[in-house]
Amino acid sequence: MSIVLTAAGFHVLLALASGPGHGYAVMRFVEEISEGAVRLGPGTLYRTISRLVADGLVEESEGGDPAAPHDARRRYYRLTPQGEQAARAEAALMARMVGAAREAGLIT
Amino acid sequence: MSIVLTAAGFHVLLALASGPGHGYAVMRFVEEISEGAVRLGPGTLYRTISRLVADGLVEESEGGDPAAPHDARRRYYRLTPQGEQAARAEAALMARMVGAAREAGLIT
DNA sequence: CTCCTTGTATCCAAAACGGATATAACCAGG
DNA sequence: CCTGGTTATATCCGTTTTGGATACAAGGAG
Repeated sequence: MSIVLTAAGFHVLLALASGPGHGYAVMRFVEEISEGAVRLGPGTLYRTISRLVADGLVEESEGGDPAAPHDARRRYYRLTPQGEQAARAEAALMARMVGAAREAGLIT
Repeated sequence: MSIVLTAAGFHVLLALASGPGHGYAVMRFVEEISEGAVRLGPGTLYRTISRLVADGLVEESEGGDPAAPHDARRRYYRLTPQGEQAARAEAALMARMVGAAREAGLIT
């Protein structure tokens, strides 16, 4: 394959697209919107985040919303502009795939 | 990740969903609908097909449409019922992801 | 005949993954 | 207070998957 993102990478970007969040929240987000079908174990999760940070698609940010109770363990992340662009590109690609699946009669 | 299909696997199933085809045609199909973004090298392509056959999602079939000129090298494949079901499930999952991407404003 | 494209197949090093394990902060209940 | 369960991050290891190179051969155009 010759796409920049792995599947796990896209899921993380998608989770962060609606706002900053911490690792564990990303994990639950992915599990939730996939209705349990996709589960990122801790290994995949944190390794993927590190890679995205190293690639400049995600960066660490100071705490999310100030309303939430402070939790010293949490590390928050947000998309960089490149990260957002990558997420857009991958989402568009995926939308085309879904379109093809629809044409093929796989989904309604 | 805990989904049955790899990304390459889904692409192959999607290519075969609209009818039987041979390996090389699958490769070009994927390249075409992704507008060049996804490229399956020969290694990934044939290895993925073998795996799908071994998993019972794809089976070899006698030549495609009889109109096409015979080419002794080609090996044709088609989805099994399980393969079609897997493709459906994965397409539905992907459609949900696209929906989430849309809600997040990544695509229009 | 010759060259380019099509087509399948295999090998190897590198990347990614899954899950176990470890560690620790948070919080509710007794 | 202290105990147990959940939240949260981090790393390690064996396995799976990938990318790309290499090889080989049939088909078709000039």
